[in-house]
Amino acid sequence: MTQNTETTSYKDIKQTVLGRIRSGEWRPDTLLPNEEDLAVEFSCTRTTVNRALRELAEEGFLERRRKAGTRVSSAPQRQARFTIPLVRDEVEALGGTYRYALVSALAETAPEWLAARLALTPGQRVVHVRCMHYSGNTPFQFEDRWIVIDSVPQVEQADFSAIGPNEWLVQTVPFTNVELSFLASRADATLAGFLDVTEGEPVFTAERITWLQGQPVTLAKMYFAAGYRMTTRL
Amino acid sequence: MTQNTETTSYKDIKQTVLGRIRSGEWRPDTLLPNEEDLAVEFSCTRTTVNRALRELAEEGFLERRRKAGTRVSSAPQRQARFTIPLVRDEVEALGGTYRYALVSALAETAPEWLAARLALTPGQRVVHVRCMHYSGNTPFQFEDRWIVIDSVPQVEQADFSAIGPNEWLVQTVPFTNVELSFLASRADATLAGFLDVTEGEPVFTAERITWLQGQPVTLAKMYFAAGYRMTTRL
DNA sequence: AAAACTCTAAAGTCTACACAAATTGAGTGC
DNA sequence: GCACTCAATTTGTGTAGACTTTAGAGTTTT
Repeated sequence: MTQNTETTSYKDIKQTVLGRIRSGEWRPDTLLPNEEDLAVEFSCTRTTVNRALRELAEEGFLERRRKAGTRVSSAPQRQARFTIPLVRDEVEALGGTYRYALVSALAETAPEWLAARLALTPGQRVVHVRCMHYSGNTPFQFEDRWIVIDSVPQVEQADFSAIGPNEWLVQTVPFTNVELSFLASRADATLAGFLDVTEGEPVFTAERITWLQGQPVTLAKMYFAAGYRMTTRL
Repeated sequence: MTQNTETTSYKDIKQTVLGRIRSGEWRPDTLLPNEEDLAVEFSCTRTTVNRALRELAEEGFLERRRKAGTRVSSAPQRQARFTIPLVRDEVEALGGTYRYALVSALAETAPEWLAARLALTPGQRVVHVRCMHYSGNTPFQFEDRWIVIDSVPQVEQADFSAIGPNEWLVQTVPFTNVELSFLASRADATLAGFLDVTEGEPVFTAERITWLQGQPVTLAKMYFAAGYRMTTRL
């Protein structure tokens, strides 16, 4: 036995507290004992209790306010954490062989809706990339992406026939701010062709807008094949 | 001046480190100085540096391994956090007036697809609740829910005409395990009627399965009105 | 009453230190 | 050259204690 069986770790405390919540011993809105009392109960320091409770609060199980104390969350508007893998990883995780195909890549003036969406100045130019991601020979995702040339000038020299625009951007542009949306859209004729569904079918769609220090970099619309679900466990 | 201007807080450190990543000073895969050196640089203790780096790692910006050190994440932002509010809160946050309407609530034998989905024994009984959530007079969400009677016997006495099944469950059943999925589905005739869209339109859908200590409790399908997006910033 | 003030309990954060756990990388032996 | 061992390094987590900030509760003033 290499492990010290006596010390109480913050993980143990988290487990115990969660257990009391789940068992109904501490119902929603119940006020928990304060950190010092819990420290005595678990025979550890307040620091350790603090970490356990802080993390449970971050995870949405508890609500904490100074002086008011810690209580069990009554509106469990919990946070769902989705892991957004790279397409390649996702396909391979599902046992498929990843294949990428460029459809088109053209420099053009940003269309009005895009300029409005990204707060571009009229006439600003973008590179419009369309590409497909396959799992074996099955369509997996159609990607429709616009990259703002002023924000990433190197994009005009980029060759997207071998490497996907997402992977290229990750390598090229350092960290960024991102807005991610999920929605349901309707397959138009083009999309239906690429994804091999009938026109009008619902298509699960993710939109991702990326800024680099306030400058809009790219808008990507990712259309997933029929039956796709984004799933997570809490 | 009530504030000590000298102490470096873990938040300051997080900001500084993030700044160095975004500015490109520390590019992906760069190895950071170890905690002790950073503690010297920021003139604080290693504990404080540790907290800052730990949180940045949780948020996906850094990758840490013992002995190997801390490096800038090369596959950035793999985690998206969505806050899943209660419908009422969501409607009110958007400036609408929340209104709830029960459509039907019936006890029945679980249909086969549901039994399979929740791993029920054949013939197990469920309460099937259908209801609408409105923002003012505009449909916001149609909820189709099944609650396993064996897991929550009180459900047979519950009155869902005043309180929504979600709020009822939150009050009744303490915390649980949840699987949440997002997908795009097609509006059938019934759904189209409730959500006031034309049949066949794509509908953004969330499915939520809930267990209480391994026992399946409920499956909810939540169909959102046209144009709905689930959005988050990273 | 209502508003302004003070007191104080509770969480939030930092310091300083210690030991645990993991894993790399160098050294050793075959 | 290869496999194995072991020590050094780096992060992970705990203890002990202090000070800070916030906000609830009671008190005084208007």
